[in-house]
Amino acid sequence: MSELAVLQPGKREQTKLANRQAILDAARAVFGELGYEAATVRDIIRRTGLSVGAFYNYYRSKEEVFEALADDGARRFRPILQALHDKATDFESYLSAGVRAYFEFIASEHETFSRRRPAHEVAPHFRNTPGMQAVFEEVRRAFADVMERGLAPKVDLDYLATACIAIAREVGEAMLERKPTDVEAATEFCVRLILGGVSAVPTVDG
Amino acid sequence: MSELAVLQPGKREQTKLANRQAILDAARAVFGELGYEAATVRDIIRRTGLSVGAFYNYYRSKEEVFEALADDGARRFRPILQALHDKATDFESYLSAGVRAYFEFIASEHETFSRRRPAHEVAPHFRNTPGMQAVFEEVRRAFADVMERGLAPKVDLDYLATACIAIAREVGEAMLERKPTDVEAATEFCVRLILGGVSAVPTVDG
Amino acid sequence: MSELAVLQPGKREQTKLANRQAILDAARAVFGELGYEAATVRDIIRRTGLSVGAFYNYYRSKEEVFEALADDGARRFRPILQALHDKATDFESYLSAGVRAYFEFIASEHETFSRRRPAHEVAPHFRNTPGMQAVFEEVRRAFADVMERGLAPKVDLDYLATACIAIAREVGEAMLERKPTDVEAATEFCVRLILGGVSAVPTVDG
Amino acid sequence: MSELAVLQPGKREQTKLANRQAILDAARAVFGELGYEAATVRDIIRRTGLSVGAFYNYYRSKEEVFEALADDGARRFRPILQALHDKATDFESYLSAGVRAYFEFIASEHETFSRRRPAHEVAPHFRNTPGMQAVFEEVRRAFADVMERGLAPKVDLDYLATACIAIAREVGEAMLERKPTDVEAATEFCVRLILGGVSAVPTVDG
DNA sequence: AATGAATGAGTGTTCATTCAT
DNA sequence: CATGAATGAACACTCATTCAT
Repeated sequence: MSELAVLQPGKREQTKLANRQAILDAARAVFGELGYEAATVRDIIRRTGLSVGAFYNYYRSKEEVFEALADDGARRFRPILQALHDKATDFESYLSAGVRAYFEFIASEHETFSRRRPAHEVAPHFRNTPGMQAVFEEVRRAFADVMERGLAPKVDLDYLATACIAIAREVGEAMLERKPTDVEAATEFCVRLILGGVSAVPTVDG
Repeated sequence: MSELAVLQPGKREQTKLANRQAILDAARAVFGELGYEAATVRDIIRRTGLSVGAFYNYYRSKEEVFEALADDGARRFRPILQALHDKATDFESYLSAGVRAYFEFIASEHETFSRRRPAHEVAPHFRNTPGMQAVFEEVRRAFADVMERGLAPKVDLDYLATACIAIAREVGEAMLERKPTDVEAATEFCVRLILGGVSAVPTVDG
Repeated sequence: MSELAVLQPGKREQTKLANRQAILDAARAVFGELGYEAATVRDIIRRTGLSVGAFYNYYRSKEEVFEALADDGARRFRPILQALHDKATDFESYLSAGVRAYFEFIASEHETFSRRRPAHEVAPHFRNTPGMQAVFEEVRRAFADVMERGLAPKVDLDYLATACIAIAREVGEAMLERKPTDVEAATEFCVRLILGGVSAVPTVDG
Repeated sequence: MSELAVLQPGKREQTKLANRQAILDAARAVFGELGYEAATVRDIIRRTGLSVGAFYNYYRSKEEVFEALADDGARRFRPILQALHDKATDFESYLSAGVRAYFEFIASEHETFSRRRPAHEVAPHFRNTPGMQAVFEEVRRAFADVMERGLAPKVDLDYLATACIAIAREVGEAMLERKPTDVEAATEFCVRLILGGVSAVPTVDG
């Protein structure tokens, strides 16, 4: 309306951003509780106080908000991992820092992911989402690099990355079910398990 | 009609059994591809060439086939694990046999589980199904028993069982994506990883 | 099979008749409990121990058995009414005998008609069935005849027959809900009501 | 937009009300023609030109419209009866006014209730609906009160109320089938019938 | 005839998405 | 941009009826 609107952030822009974020947060909670299929767009917007129409102003579809959510998770986690990777000097400290970071990350998001889920639906976490694929790639690259630098024995990279992610994911989930949440203990368990395992696993090529 | 009629099961009975199995197989495939929620009863029966009505002659609901499927998987796998458990003398041989059995089991079921899946859906496997819960319990009991007998160090049982199942599940899936499927190599990898890990993991209580 | 089968009633013919009647009885019970729409063919045959197929050997459709039922009721009640009509000398004795006959009839069929019914379904009785239409016509003719003979004042015949049938039907139903069933009292009530009413109602034509 | 906007209900609100009423009217017609069970939600909305979805925007279920319909009928008729009851000084004038009110009521609703009906289905009127139960109770209470005040002989209250309602209902229906509809004649007939009947009916207790 | 598995149109209901206001 | 009523394809499931045995 006023020509100032374009020059400063403006209430309008701020609300838009806030709404977009509110929908994302609500979606995370709802998908977490109900799973993708069972969750309805109405479930999501009900938590935001917005209207169905508004939802479609910000996201083109239910699917799009799901993907945005996945990306959101990855976008927040990847830099952490990246930073750890850059300053890693040995495999153990890298692994330890990475696992701890992941556990802290999911613990901080826990409340939006905890509630009961229909028996057939599996926790959606970020599994198989584009965002998580990126994290997976990141982890694999880190492992490859670490092996390259001779900090770890050369093993089946694909299996190892797969196994490590599986361990972190599931033990992380088990951790969240215990009260109180003990990130340190879970990290210790995983890191030891992986390190011990890595040194025992058969090496490949030359 | 023929005097053999009394000796053989009867064509009718045979068709019924075949149809029941066909629906189960179709359901396994469809749930595998689409996930429980997204899969429709029509998707399932379309593969069998039967009618919607026939579906409900054999199973009372979509949910019931799903459970039958889960039970079917568990019913076939549990006895294997049980037998291994009964004759296990040391942790390594038990673990090795168990993992190998599991990998052979999923490899034999592979073709019905392979197709592409929408981004948000996770492979349903048997995860969270009543049948798989039973398998999980079985594995945990085996681990507990093995620790009790002093064959393995006393560690966090819940985390360990969780981690082992996670490893087997995900590495198993990765194994199925490689051609040719090498059960032996995957088993070797997992067993070493777990054994190495177990000996490195912190022990608990006394 | 044998040529004797045609000559004597034969087990075959007997069973056929018995089955036909069994289905009719079961249908009366089921329609009585559930109403026409809610009742399923399976509900009916379940009570007979026969198969769905057998049902369609005896009746062409669910609708046909319903009509047969109505006719069955009417077939049994009409002769009674007819006999009363033939020997009626005055309106009161005719009315009294007719109402009593009707109440005894429904009392004897009570057990198959009593159970709870979904709130929206109305008691099916024979209302509006072809058979009951015939009974209605019969009653109207009797009333017309009685008026013609000068045994009752000339009143609006259509309204009177309608009203009398309504009274008998609803008071009959109320009667069945009381324990013990007192046919005499209900008959007395209805006959007095109608007779008193008839003499007070405006006469028509000349 | 216009300064009148605040003064009038708003077009949106008006359409909503109109739609709600349209569905109710269509439902009355369809239930009237087909009966509750046979009527489908699609039958109802087809008459309104709305979509299936719209139906569920206004009513939560098929059952709910049915109840709304019953309540709607009762809500409109009960106050009339109540008013008559309050100012009734003798049984005859009360009865006469009540029957006339009922006949006028059904005559005014006639067009939505007239069409042909499958043989097995009975006109649903309001029979057995929660709303009509209330009307029934009201009538019974009125009769009880009138007897208490000594304005009518003490007779079997339950049978009398039952019979009167039956008469009004069925004669009312017969009335609607005649052209032209003559409320006065039908009222006269019923009132005389009932009054004459009541004075002839056996009295009870002391 | 008798059987009961097979059929598929039809039911009530949900929900992602659109669009007039 | 926000709103929420309207839309209609889609779903799980039922049931009268058919038909191979």
